[in-house]
Amino acid sequence: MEIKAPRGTADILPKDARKWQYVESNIKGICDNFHYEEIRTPLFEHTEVFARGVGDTTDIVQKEMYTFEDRGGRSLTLRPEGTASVARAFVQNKLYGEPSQPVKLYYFAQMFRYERPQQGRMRQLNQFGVEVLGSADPAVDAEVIDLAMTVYKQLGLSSLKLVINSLGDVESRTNHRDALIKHFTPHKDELCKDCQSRLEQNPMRVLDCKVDRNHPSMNTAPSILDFLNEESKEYFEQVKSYLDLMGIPYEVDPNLVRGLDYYNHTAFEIMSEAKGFGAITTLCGGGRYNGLVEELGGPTTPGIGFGMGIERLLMALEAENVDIPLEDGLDCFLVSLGEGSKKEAVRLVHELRQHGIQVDQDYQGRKVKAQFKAADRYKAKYVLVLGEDELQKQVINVKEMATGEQVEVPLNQLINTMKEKLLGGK
RNA sequence: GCGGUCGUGGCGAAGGGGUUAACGCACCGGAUUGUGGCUCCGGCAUUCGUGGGUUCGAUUCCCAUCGAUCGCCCCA
Repeated sequence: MEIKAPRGTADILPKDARKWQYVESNIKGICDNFHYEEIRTPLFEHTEVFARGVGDTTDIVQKEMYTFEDRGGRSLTLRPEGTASVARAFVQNKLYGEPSQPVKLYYFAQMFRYERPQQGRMRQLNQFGVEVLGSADPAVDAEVIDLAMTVYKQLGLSSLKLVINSLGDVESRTNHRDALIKHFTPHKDELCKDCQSRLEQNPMRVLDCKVDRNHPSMNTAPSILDFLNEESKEYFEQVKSYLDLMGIPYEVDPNLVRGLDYYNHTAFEIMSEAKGFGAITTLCGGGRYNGLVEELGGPTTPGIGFGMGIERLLMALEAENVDIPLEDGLDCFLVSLGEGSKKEAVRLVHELRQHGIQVDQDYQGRKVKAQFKAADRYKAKYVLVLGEDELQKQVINVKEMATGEQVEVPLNQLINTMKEKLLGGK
């Protein structure tokens, strides 16, 4: 084997593609219920969209982007996440001027991140995401979380944990940041190398560190929740109360810090607790980003959304042994034998299909027995047998595979007979 | 970016420096001159991820490289 798919990419073969179709159509149905509309944005954007939107200090921008120059010398980047692109589209197309507000959007899209692949982490990954722009109602935060949880529940997952936190508004965050720097600086030398630089760039993320999680200074570190000003505190309380009203259980984790710079107020993550799921447990992550649209040149517009990994969703379904109902089975398989009947078979298959009947035939030059085997393998409901004898009499044998019963049908009545048989059962 | 494990037919998997690379599944053909699911018989890897080295000889040893996987960082 010479040519392989690039590292961190994968082919989705027919057997799996069916699962994807199932998951996607279910999710689309849920989006419809929640009254969200689809948006499709380009696969790549000007690098600036992500550098400004996602934030220069983030891992994504610093080391994970697929950035390239096109022939016109523009710096472009394959999208590493969905929110910045959607916000850009919102600004560019002036969706803030639409009469229906807020603008509630969803997308299915491939994302690209240059990372070391492992199970559940690909360089090209698929996300379902949702963004609501134009409302600062905490009920929207709750709705977005509800949507994500509904997707998982409706697909049959149960071992889930919803974790939420508030990062507060700009004022709360700034005060907390100062307090963190003051708290950790005396211990700086004892922290891991990553945390030493985090302390300068984004001190909140020190709290998230797994290496230093047992350092004594962690327990005594100032919590963001103590730094929320009245308004932020009230906002968070309302989000939680709406979740309570909907009966959605959650856990507040003051150390939950999302990796992207644009988040404020509500941040949340949904994790799988299924056994044997491995090290990667995050299925979905999101939060509020009230400054992002402005950052990208639009009017001050609040927003909230999440990204959900489809690969990880499928892994979770697997881990919880959820059955995915896959329709298979073929309506008809036409078995032909001999030169003359082969010609008539090609014509007949065409005609049956024109009438909306699902049918296939042999293209491997197989013997009759092997053609039947193939029909069996395809789980064909009916096998249509056409040989020289039948052709002579202008008939065709229709065999029902489940019962083994076979009837002779005049060729000119085949279409009607099959329509009757196939629709009669429904 | 760092560390561990691994890489043999379509799939699962044995082997271990020496003229024929087990076995199981799947597939194809025959027993059954035009009819599936059972049974029996036969066929199916000039080749052991790729490149180089050691050797009279390598799939087996060594190095590199690519890929998968697990963990770390981080995230979907």
